Amino acid sequence: MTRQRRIILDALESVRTHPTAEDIYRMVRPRLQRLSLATVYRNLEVLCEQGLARKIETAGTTRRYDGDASEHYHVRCLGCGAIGDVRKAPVSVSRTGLARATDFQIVGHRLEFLGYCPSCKGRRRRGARDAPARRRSGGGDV
Amino acid sequence: MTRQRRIILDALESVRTHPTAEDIYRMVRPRLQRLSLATVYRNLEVLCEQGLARKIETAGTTRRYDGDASEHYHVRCLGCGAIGDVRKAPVSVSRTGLARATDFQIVGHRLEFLGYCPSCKGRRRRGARDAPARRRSGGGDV
DNA sequence: ATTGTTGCAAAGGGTTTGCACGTAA
DNA sequence: TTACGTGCAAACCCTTTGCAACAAT
Repeated sequence: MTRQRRIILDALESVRTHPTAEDIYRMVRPRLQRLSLATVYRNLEVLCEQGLARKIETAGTTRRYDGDASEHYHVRCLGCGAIGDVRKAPVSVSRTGLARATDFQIVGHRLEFLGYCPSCKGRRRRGARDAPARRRSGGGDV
Repeated sequence: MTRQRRIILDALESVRTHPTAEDIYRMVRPRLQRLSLATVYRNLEVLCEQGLARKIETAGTTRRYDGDASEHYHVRCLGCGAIGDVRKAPVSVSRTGLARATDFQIVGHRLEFLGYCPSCKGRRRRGARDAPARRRSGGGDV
């Protein structure tokens, strides 16, 4: 556990914004002026392997990381790309139904919600059009 | 509807393998020797806009396309990266529960299953270790 | 004729890697 | 000490874009 690793983990755990590697790089830069982005990536990888962090790979967007490694789902804002937490999501999947619907052996699933964050929600209510997506298009896929 | 576009759509509809843009490029190359990969991407984009195809953006992997535009879920093989169809998945999500679990306004969700395809399933049963993932790592995310 | 499409090549972005140096255990 | 972690820069992969030539209506 190097100085860099500890500081990166601290930064990640100190926010609830699900930052990208770049975000974290900028967050810790003041404390580690000689830091390289590659080191951020490598350490995030290690921290995920150790179960101290989680990758959030929402399709078609830049990868984000979560310092809260507990079980929960995420919701992505279609307005601004922000990621929010969804705790205790009321989702049920029938195992036996699944076995009938595919010849794959299912061992898990990934679920991501799409919606609007509180601030984009307000903006929509007031009639403005969507803010441009912060990263990539993100639209139109299944 | 250009020659290229028609041939690309034909190719996509002729398989159930959920090919990548590169896959399609290779499939149609014999009929269109002067084709450029950029044209494949551009046409797939248009076909998706027209509702004749769908993008499958499973997190952390190369994008794949589906010539079957009807509603269905997908399952990704953790052994080889293959994508299978899951029809009439027995999944239910409670809207009111969701409203309690997050302050985002939820408008949809994306669900992807993870598992093993028939051939990797067999390989596992016979005790072999996993084949290396065909593209990227794909492991460890939420 | 007019608008949209192609091929090419180059740019783009996020992420990963090779290597020599440095540092935690 | 000795394996492991670092910084830097370059490589990578997939996808998108600028542009001039071209084909569809």
